[in-house]
Amino acid sequence: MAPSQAEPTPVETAPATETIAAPLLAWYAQAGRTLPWRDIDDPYRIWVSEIMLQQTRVDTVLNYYDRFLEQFPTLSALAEATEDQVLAAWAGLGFYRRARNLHRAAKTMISEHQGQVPSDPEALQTLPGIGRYTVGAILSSAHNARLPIVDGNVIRVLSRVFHLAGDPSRSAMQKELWRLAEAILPGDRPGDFNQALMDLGATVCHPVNPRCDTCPLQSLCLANKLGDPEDFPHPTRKTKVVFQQRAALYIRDRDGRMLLTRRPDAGLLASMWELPAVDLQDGEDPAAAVTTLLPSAKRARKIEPIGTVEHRFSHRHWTVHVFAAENPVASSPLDNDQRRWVHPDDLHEIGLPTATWKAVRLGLKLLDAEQRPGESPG
DNA sequence: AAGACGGGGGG
DNA sequence: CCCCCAGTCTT
Repeated sequence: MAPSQAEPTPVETAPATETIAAPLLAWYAQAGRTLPWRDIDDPYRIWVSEIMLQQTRVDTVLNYYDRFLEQFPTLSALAEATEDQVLAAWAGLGFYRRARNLHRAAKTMISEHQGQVPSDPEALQTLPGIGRYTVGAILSSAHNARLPIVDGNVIRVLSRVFHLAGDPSRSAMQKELWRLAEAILPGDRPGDFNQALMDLGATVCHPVNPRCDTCPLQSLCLANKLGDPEDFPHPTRKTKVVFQQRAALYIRDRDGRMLLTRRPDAGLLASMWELPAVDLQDGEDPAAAVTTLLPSAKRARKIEPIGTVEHRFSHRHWTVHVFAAENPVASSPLDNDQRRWVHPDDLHEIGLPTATWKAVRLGLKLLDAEQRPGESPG
């Protein structure tokens, strides 16, 4: 019913929390996405999906999820795998600590939680890599527990629907978001509701150009009423990017194997394999620095630059000067935990982070170029 | 409270 | 090139 003309224009008021669920669930029933971790009840598989999805888009996860579960079909299988196997399966997904935490948590679930993903929220959140969001996501999805979730999608939807001007990085705003996420959660089907909220954020309530015309919450959304949805949420501050020059060595033995070294077990790309490399000081000559990477102090004949690769992390930008060399040593023994010689055909067993792949590809291209001439067929 | 931690898709 | 994502943990 339209307000009387005589009355003053009412100040827009926030929608009642209980008005959200019905239209959202109705929309979800016909517009929700079909995903491999939907409509399943195996907490293990749901857990794996939620860890992969942390700060990672659905489309990216889809390239890993089935393969990972094929390799580690059960909680026991994951717990019994080696950390290197898990890291190899994770290679390219990023945030590698997720993989190590996943593996560690699996072992703990086997040893201290009767071989199950705990269904108790407090117990679950004790495990490494599982915070409040992931607890809510796993348990609401696997057991229909009435637990809220607040992720990037929910922050966007709620800050718009309720016109919340606060900075989501501040604890006061966080508290308000969790309070609202809990308040709008229906007693019935909280699992579907949480999934619906995220689908809405991902497919309709976009950061820019939100599709308000198709949104099931349009009529009650304050930002839509006031015409400023793109002003929400409060913009996040961006971290400053550090630029780093590096020199890397693609050294090949007589069997065509390349030397790989393992990164430190903490920090960036922890425990992942890469070509031997050094960080360069400002203005340092890469060609000079790279000679320190040779496995033998013997004269290195023929070190040649084969190109440069760029790799951008969220907070760091690498420029890697790649050099190629032949192993001055007759054979290439000495595989151990920190360095190993690997044939190109065996790289899949290790799993390389993307930054390493870019450098390795230069070396492989070199190999191709040497063989392609075909002037010496036999 | 702020920063570390990967990578990729889209404007 | 910039933004930012189905976050968690550390300092």
